[in-house]
Amino acid sequence: MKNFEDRLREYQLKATPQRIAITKLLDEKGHLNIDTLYNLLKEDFTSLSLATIYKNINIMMEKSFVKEVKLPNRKSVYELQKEHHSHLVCKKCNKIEDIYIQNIECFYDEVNQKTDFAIESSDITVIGLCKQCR
Amino acid sequence: MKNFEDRLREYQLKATPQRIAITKLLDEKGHLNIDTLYNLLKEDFTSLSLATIYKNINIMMEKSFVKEVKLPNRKSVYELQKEHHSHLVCKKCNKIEDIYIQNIECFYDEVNQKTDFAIESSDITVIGLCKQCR
DNA sequence: CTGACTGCAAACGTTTTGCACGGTA
DNA sequence: TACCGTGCAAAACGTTTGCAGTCAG
Repeated sequence: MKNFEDRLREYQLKATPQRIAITKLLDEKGHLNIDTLYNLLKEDFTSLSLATIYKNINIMMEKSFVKEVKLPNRKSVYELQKEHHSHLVCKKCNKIEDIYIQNIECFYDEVNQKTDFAIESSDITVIGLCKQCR
Repeated sequence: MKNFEDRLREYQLKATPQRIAITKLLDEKGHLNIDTLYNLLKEDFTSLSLATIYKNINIMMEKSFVKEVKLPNRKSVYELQKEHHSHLVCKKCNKIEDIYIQNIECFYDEVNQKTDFAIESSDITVIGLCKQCR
């Protein structure tokens, strides 16, 4: 991956220190909710405003630089836009892993067979226990 | 399905007129958000309070009588608990259809093959265009 | 240099809470 | 009858907005 400044600019986003830091954190941690993002950034930007986080996450979503992930029984988390993938969520430790599934066709086939729905994309979350917690 | 009163009582929920009406609406319409539920119920219960809707939906979720469905770019909707299923969401008309997929194994197999994750359940939303809108 | 971004405070919409009253079991 | 549910109003919460000062390009 390019450096974060350039990556932001590619998406028509000015590379401010706050945005670079948000990008860096999302890249490192993978998935973060608003509060966690704010608290982590607060360490480096003592006068950071929550409004800045909201404004940035919103514009980053508009530009498809960041994506919201809605999960059952949990606040939304945000991730950097990347290749289409699904999520494994551990019930115990709350960790979220990405997984790139090749073989979605098999269940798309079933949808096509049963309905007249024109599939555009899918959003898959798998709940369970991760390697460490199982 | 049993009548709604009995169904509520089976889930340790007192069968008040408001709860029966919520149940009836969810059964008829399938998926409703809080506001729609409130506006529809308001027709029959002129003095209905929004707080009552919230309190009831919350307790119904605690008792697993109702389930929240989180969808991309949209307010949460609620549905009566039923057999595990997935959702087809039409981008154009916003309709939500249930679909019972048999063949999830094929992609569970892939998850098992790639990770050490112990799958418990999955949450699948398919976005696209419905029969009428395609 | 200009338009966009930031931080602050206020506003806003949504959800929850406390309380007095009424209804279910 | 006792307890739980309802409706109302107020409170709490999360998110957005407007504005003045600052910064990236």
